[in-house]
Amino acid sequence: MGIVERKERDKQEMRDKIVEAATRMFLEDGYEKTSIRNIAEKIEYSPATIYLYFKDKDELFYAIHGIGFEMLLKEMETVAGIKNPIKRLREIGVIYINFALKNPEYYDLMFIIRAPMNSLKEKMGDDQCWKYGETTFTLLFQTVTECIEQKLIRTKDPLVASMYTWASVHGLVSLQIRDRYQVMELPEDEIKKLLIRSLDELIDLMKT
Amino acid sequence: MGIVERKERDKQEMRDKIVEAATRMFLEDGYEKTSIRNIAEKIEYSPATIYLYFKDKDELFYAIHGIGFEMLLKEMETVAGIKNPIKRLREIGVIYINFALKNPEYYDLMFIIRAPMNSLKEKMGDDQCWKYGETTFTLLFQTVTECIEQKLIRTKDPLVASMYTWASVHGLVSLQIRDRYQVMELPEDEIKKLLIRSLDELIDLMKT
DNA sequence: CAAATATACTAAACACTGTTCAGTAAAAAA
DNA sequence: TTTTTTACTGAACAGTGTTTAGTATATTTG
Repeated sequence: MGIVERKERDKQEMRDKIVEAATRMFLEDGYEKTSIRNIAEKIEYSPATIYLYFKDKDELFYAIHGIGFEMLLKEMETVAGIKNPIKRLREIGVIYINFALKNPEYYDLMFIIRAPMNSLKEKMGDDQCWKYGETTFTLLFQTVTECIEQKLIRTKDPLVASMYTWASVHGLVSLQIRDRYQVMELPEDEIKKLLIRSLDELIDLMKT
Repeated sequence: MGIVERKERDKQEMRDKIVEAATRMFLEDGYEKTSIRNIAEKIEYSPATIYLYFKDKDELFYAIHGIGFEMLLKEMETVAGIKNPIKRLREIGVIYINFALKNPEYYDLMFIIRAPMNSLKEKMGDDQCWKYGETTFTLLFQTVTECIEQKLIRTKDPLVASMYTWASVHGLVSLQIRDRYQVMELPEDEIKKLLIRSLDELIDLMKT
């Protein structure tokens, strides 16, 4: 009987409807200003309905953070063709920085805001890990490993090198997203140029 | 007449009382859970009273963020004696990382949470800049400049080098504070060791 | 087909949040 | 002593996330 399947489809459609509305509002007004009540109003349902599809606000935003990772990973795919791993590494960095600058709200949710990680912690136990983070990190880790194998970078430990590479680009963009470069008293476009210049310097330093 | 002076003292005492209570609660329960109402209750005043001393919650937390910077700067002072600027640079990094790990709530407020920067933006115009950030950044900038003068590091531009140095350590600790190293599936003490190892690698890469 | 059950949904409440404002009591100045 | 200023608050406004009891509707069962 197709009824149970149709119901499942309906359920999924409703879930998508919620996520879609939430995402649109989140991208326009940010995390804090996107309330369950507002989302409910937008899709013309009661706030309580959202809780039939998501355990809490954190879980809803875990779903949205997943969309962000799918976007980032899609952009990352374009580097697969680059044979030279250190050039690929640099390109991963450029894509990462540009993603953050073009989608600051998504970036915030993926790497700064606590909400999605809170949701993840509860899911843990049933073998679940942070699949999105894992996929992205693996991409970096493998590229770094190739660099080491081909003796293109000075660091020997791929974990340490992956860590400081990720941390460096994350630091560069997150200080911008959370407004800390005010200290440098430079116009925004000037800052953005410095981000890529910093990345290039770092990659240069890493080279053997 | 000393009345006006006594009143000013009283006013300052009350301000301190609020900041102190807020700080204690903030360090225990974090930013989100520290509410104006809770603070008011702790000091046995009405919530409205707090608004006679601070424009809003952001301004109150700007004051607390200042305390954090004073703590950090005090710890930074200890490096002044290190003659070799690159050793000093490394020590600045170590202090920065350890400060973040030992005072994650303060660090969060100083470099991640939006609140204090929101308050700062409103203060701008009356020549005010982010004095705390500026003092800290200047310390780093001058050390980097010395490194360049003595040809101890490879990067020529002190602004770029300061930027990626700061960003790197910030990235390292902020990914920890905001729980993103879950992806590496390592115990916390293992992660903390990797932070310092990453810093050491980075400093090594920078050396001529 | 009628009765029983399961599903999808919501109104209303709970317990909070930051913030404002009219009103009050006490202190200081006139 | 009267007036004015200061310090403070009760209560309200407009929100927040979340839970629960209750209600229609759809589906399944006898």
